[in-house]
Order: sequence, then C-alpha cells, then structure tokens
Amino acid sequence: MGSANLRGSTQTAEGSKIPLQQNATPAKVCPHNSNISCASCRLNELCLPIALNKSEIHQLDEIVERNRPYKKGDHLYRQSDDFKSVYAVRSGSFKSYVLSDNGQGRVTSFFLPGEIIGMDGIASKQYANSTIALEHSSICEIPFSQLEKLSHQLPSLQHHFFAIMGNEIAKDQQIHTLLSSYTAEERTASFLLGLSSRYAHVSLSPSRFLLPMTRSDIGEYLGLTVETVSRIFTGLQRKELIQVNNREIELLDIAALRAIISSS
Amino acid sequence: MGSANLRGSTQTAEGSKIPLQQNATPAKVCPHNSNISCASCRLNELCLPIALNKSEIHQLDEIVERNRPYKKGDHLYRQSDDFKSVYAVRSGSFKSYVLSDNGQGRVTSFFLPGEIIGMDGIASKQYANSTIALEHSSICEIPFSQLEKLSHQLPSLQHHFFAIMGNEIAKDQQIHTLLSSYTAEERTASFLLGLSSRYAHVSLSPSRFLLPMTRSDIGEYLGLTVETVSRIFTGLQRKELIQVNNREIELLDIAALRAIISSS
DNA sequence: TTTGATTGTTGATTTAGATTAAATTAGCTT
DNA sequence: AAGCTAATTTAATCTAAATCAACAATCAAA
Repeated sequence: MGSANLRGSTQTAEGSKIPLQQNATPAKVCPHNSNISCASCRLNELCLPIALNKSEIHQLDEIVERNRPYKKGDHLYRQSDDFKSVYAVRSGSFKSYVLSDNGQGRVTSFFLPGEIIGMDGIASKQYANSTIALEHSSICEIPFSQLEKLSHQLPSLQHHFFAIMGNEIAKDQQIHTLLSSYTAEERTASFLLGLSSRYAHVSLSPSRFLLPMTRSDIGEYLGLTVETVSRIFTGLQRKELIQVNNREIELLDIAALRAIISSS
Repeated sequence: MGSANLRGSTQTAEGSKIPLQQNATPAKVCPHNSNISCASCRLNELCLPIALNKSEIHQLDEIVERNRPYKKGDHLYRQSDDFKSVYAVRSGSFKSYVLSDNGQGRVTSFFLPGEIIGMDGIASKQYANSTIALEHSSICEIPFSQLEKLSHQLPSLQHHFFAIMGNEIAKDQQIHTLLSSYTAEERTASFLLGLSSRYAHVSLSPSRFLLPMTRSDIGEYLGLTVETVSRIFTGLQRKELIQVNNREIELLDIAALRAIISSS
C-alpha cells in the first residue's frame, strides 16, 4: 500500500489530500518561524495568552523568548538543571523522561503544540526530568520569574496559569488511574484517543496523524514493553479499529476505541 | 505480641511509650481543635502560611474557614461537585478516589496533615475525584476565589501556591514512574518510605506509625491487589525490614528499603 | 457477647504481559 | 545504491502478579 512521502501529507484511497500535523499551516508560513507574536500565533487560544486582552498579550509578548528551532534529539533541559523557564511548544513535539539507576529511561510525558513544558521544576527549582525534541520543533521560552511578576500584575494571567497547572495535576491523576488499573489494550486505546483529542485541539485531524514517538517511547510511557505495544497495535488493526503504517496512524472506529476503555 | 490499645500510643518491648501520630500533640490540645489560627498552627511551616510574614498570615487567616471535624467516611467533596475550595489537612487523613464504570474505586491520593487537597478541580471547575476522611479528621477550607484574590495582593503567597502546585505535579510524575516500571515490592517499599518522610515532616516518627488506610486502599493506589500487598508486607517482615501488626507498622531497616527501590 | 460485616492473611492456580530470540524494515550516511 | 544502525514485528517461553478460594482476625452494632 502506497506509503511514499508520508511526511507532510498523504493520499487517501480517493486521492484527496489530508493534511497531517507536519504541514497544517500553509506552506509559505513556516511552522517553526520564530517571529510570530503571541497576538498572531495560531495557538494563542490554548497557550498562555488565552483570556488576556490585547494590551495584556502585548505585555506577555515582551517576556517571551523565541529560541532558535530545536533539532530532533536536542535537549530543552536536563534532569537536575536549575529551573529557569517554562516552555510553550510552538511546533513539533517533545518528550520528558527520567533515567533510572540502571540507565533505563522512563518517559513521563509527551508535549504537542500549545502545551506547556517544565512545570515539574517550579517547586524544587530544579527540573525533575530531561526533555528532548522528538522532531524538528520550535518553542517559546517564558522565564518563570518574569511570568510570576507579570502574573502578579495581571490577575487573569495568574488565574490562567493556576488553571494550566491544575489541568496538569488532573491529567497526571488520570494517568495514575490508567497505569494502576487498565490492561495493555485499554492503556493503548486511551493513549491513542488522548493524542487524537490533543491534535483536534490544534485543529488537526483527530482520526489521522503521525506518531512523533517510537513504540518504545509509548511503551515506557504506558508501562508496557515495545513488543506489547506492537502486538496491541496489530491486534487493534486486525479488529479494524485502527490502521497503522509505521508512524502513520488512522483511528477507524473511535467509538469502539472508547468502548475498550470504558469496559474497565 | 501485646497489641492492646494501639490507637494513640503503644508499648515497646522495653515498656517505653512512643507516640504514634494520633496523639503527637499534648493531650490537652485536641488536634482537631477548630480554633487555632494559622499563626499558631503547628503546621504553618509546611502549609500555606510558609514564607508569609505576620500581617500576611493574618490576612490569610481571615479567609480560612475552619470546619467542624469530619468523621471517618465523611466526604469532603464528591467527583463532579463544583469546585469551590482547596483544603489543608489539620489533623487526621483523607483519601481521594475515582469510581470506574464497573463501580470499582481506584485510590488516587492520600493526604496527611499539612497537605493540600482539591487542586485537581482548579482547571475544570469541578472536582475530578471524591475525597473522604480515613479517620476522625479536621481541615481548613480555603475558598479558591479568595485565595486567588489574596495571592494577587501578596506576591509571596502567589509564589508559594505556584510552588505547592508544582510540587504536586512533580510528585504525580514520580508516581507515574513508579507505576510504569516498579515491581510490587519496589512500589510497596517506596510507598512506605514516602509515608515515613511525610510523617517526619510533621515531626512524627519516620520509622513507626499507624497506617490510616486499608490494605485494599494501598493496593488500589499502587496498582496491586490486596493479596499482593499483604504478601509483600509479610515478605518484608520475614526479611526483617519492617514489623507489621495490623495497621501498626515499624520500618526496621530504612536503608534496606531504599536499596530495594534503587535496584530497579 | 454474640452476630454479621469488614479487613487481612495464606495457598493453589491461572494468565497477561515480560522476556528471549530472530527476522524484517526504515532511515540514515557515505 | 550500498551499508549500517535503529526501529519494528512476530513467535516461543517464562514469570510476577492476578484470580480464585478458604479462613482468621477485628470491629461495630445489637
């Protein structure tokens, strides 16, 4: 089955082009462009500027540092580095991981566009894990001391950042439940649906996307081995709930995937 | 071996009295007393007042509601209730849990004195789980809208609450790693050491305490069955790393317990 | 002080997912 | 395009922990 040139776009059976996440913005506007202000950023509805007015967004803009793009494998920061900033993903994706004593890494989070990285360092003033780009990616760096200062001036920013942190806490607790009581198939289905709705949030297809991470990353994140993840993928494909071709995945029956989870 | 009257205090082999958490404060000051101000609360070094000056603490005091004590099994709030407040445990202990579709509960957190409950509701404006008292307990209720307002006036309170939330995030991610890669014995050892250091924080014995939760609660929290938790306890006891007698537990060899975890 | 209900322990058996071991396929370099 | 390394799949065992099944201890209420 034609799996040529899937980075960026692909052909459906009918020959129509469906954008995958890599080229969701028009070709002439590079998604890694560093010169977009918060006000004009297509992610401003879910990132920090949400609920801020024009002048407030401008003030936020002033403290945001738009770094050069990160190449696949570049570290945003490493475990135990001094905490300085939180980061908003502008394009691409990242993973956070910790190294166990025997050198084995365990993935703790994935980050997609619009999501905030680095909040685990706020309390201890050191990052609790390392974070690395999964593909060519760009981020906005927000020095935390300045974010605090500005939050103190702008009640709506303070409110919103409390909400972002609260959301992270709620999400982490859902994963606690997933890891403590779901089967391998339930975890995998839940993971795919989670990615689906996160892509939907940034106006990308909720049913067809590229997985930016390896099977091994998924396994570490879900507390499963690579082999199990692979087997579950083939199993779900056999049941015609998904269609996988390497990193490309299509969710064929979202309702049935949901049903798998709620059976637990 | 003499297991009489362990609620509150117990006899060692030598006959000396070692206080357990239930009577760590002098008998004449009831630990559930509702009339203690933040300024005089023995937990103020780890609760919200930390890093606030006298006058700031007084302002915080003004918004704190000191509810009547909760009996064992009383709900602080239930899943999907409208989010209104966060709570600080003054005495006793609580657990949070979610109900899965089949009615099975899964414990997501335990809360000991000085710890903050309810942050999972901040983002969605509804509590994501139910929270119940594990024993006779008392709490301070802090209406969140007022906490936000006061945080806006007091930079150090804003800073401290960001830190509390960041700490919750870091802690939840540690549990993610624990659940995704630790064995049953490693999880159990880690859980016991975690309780130990939390009791140490409130100046209680880190090596000898009463477990406020059932084996089943522990199992749900750690993603294990009751039977496994019970077997691991007996196993650790056989290895002389702990001494368990129903809810009473003594950590005999903390170094060895730590070694179990770092072997993973 | 019985009685029933909840909680905890222990043992036998089963099983989901890990481990081990290859073989296959993609993606990179050169 | 060849060669190399990392990623993925598949299959055959193995094992840690779940499940199933009694039973004992504790607690709360009558």
